[in-house]
Amino acid sequence: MPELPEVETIRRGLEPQLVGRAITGVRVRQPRLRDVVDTRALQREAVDRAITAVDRRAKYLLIRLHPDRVLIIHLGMTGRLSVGPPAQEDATHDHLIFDLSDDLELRYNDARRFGMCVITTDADLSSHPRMQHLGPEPLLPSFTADYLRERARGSRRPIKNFLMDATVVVGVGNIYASECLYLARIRPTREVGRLRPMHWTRICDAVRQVLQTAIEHRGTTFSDYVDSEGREGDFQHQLLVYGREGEVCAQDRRRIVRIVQAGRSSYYCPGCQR
DNA sequence: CGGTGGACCTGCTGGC
DNA sequence: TGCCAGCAGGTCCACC
Repeated sequence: MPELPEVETIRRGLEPQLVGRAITGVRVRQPRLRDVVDTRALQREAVDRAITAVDRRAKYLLIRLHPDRVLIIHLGMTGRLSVGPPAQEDATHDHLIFDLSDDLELRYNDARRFGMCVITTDADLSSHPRMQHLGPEPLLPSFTADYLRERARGSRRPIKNFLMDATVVVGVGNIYASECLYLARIRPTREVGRLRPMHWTRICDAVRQVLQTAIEHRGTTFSDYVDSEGREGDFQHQLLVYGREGEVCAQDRRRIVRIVQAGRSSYYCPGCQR
């Protein structure tokens, strides 16, 4: 489900709901997510701690606990988090329930169970196996055209696969990869080692612009994404190519095509994108 | 060795 | 109506 704009939207919703409250209990209904959830560790290290911050790194939410613990949550494709008064009954696919002070609870629901939840410490966060190989945040200054060009040197990978590689840049998933390349006017199949500096400038700018605008629209609800308050995103109305196979491109009236790369759908305009 | 395909899961849609 | 194939926003890892 969520790419960077959706996770950031969820983070912004969770922050005022969680910071200053304490985790008072944990219930694990289904530990078998992508990795098996360590119920004992959560009970031992999360319970009776105050939440001090809600951060994001790539598509991971980082819930900081006093004084030095970090709850790492990934939503996979279909994960949802919600905060509210205790539910009357558990819903299908409610896997984790964190009791909070002020008679609230945080629920993690995930139909496909591709998500994860693990607890670690501040000191171990950056060396955590899921964190240590991550590339730069696309909305921070270390993400530049020169950096991309350097990473691409000598590689024959298609640009679409390159942009979705989290060791290159984090947060760009399947929807936004197609949108970015449309904006940059570059075909998803182009080999990265053959792109020129002007292409990298366009790609870098497009990634920034698409993700920033999508955050402003509170993410994309293509089928079932909702934020922590249950609200859908708006950015699906701004999508220019994703999911629009056979429709006419607004720029040049040619039909948008769908191809499959690395097992995922890519959409592009054969007229605008070269 | 870089890079891809399949695997992990469930649910929904569209065609027959 | 029912069944089945194909598809879905992520990530890891065996294998080419």
